[in-house]
Amino acid sequence: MRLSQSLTKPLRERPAEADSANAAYLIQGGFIDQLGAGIYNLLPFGWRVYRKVAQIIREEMDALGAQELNLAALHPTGPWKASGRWDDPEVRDVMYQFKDQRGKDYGLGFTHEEIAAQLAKPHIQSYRDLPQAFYQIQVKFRNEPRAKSGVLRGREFMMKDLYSFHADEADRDAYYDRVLKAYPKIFKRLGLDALTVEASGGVFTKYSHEFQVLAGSGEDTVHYTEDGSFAQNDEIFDEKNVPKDAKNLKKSSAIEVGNIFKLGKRFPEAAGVAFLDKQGNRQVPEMCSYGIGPTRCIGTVVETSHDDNGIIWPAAIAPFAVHIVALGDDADVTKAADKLYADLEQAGVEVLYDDRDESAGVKFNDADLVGIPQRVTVSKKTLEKQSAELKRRDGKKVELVELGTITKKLTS
RNA sequence: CGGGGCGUGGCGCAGCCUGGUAGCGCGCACCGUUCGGGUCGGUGAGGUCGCCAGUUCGAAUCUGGCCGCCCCGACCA
Repeated sequence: MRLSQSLTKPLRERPAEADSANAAYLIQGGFIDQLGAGIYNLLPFGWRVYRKVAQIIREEMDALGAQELNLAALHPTGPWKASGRWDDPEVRDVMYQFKDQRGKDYGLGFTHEEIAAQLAKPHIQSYRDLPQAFYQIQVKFRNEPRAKSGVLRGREFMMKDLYSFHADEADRDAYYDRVLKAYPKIFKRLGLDALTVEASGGVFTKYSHEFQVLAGSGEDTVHYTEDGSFAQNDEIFDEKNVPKDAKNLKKSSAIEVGNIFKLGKRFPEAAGVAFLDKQGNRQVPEMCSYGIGPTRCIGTVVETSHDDNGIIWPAAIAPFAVHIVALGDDADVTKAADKLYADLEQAGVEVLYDDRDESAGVKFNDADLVGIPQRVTVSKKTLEKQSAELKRRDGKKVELVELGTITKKLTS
């Protein structure tokens, strides 16, 4: 992508309404923009990051044997009335509910247990149909009393939600444990160091785990030990819970990037999901749900990976791999930078090419702000040595590399 | 939902108290200049001052209502 042709260019000034690092840098860098309170457009750069996050999650879900699908976001009341949640005050608090022009009630999905269970009903008739696991990565709506912290708490946001159905508790627990172990790996791939934390189940159930990233800007409080043997959300924390041999108990604010729940039979029962076991007995399956907030993950990465100049993207989710900075209007520089851009693209590298007529200072500052892992500077100075200068966003060292070997170096 | 703040060219702001018909910086267009960490100079385009009503000879400015955004609290994937 030539920056000169990009829909968005980095903003000179930091947005005034930004209350957090993620909002400030994501808006200034042109990744997102705000449409309303807690409502953000994902712009081309932001969407690139989002797609990488989603793809990593997708790969890990597929590895768990889950099938991807897409559930409707606009919900008629049927499934919600069946579960009793349509009129649940706690649900009403967060679910957008409204009437259409003909007076019919609808809701916007903030979670999909009801829909997933109803969908499963005709497909789960026999123990042979179990277990089942399916997921989606999709928009969710929550009428937050108070949206804040940029993309960390929005009214519309992306969510991966996985639902699983099992013939018995043993199978349920085995699968739950697989997911429990898979989640930290997912977050690691996203560049997040997430703690597995015991938590209360909120509106769902007593049994749940959360995945928390320690960060000053987090809204949750977790108690944990350095070795990771103990971690609990403040909601359920009690000194008596702490094992005697636990050392260095700490307390920190944290951002919840995922959570998983054992739901029991409640939703399948409400939806009328049932199967015949080997003995021919009619049974209701066990259900679990497992969430990750991709957009919140993006915000969390920015919260935990930035400096005073801007974002420092982990390579796995960076919008581009390489940022070419061409300095000056010298024809040779333009020619060399153009060629480098073409060669890298040819090699399949995602490149942002700053070909604008801007000063060196502006370009370097913008490169720092946008946070692409590798910066390649081409200038008259570097061309004297038939070279370009390489600098990593997360480092200080600069390295001169011969033009002919750069593509190889950046693709190896 | 309670308390507080704010709404003025694309962005960031001043003007409002004490009414007289809108200004600054950035950005944008053009000319020249400069070319390794937010160059410099010049010319220019761009605004029914959130919306509605009221007071007044006259409202960005005063009054009322509404809408929207931000912060604190309650709440919280």
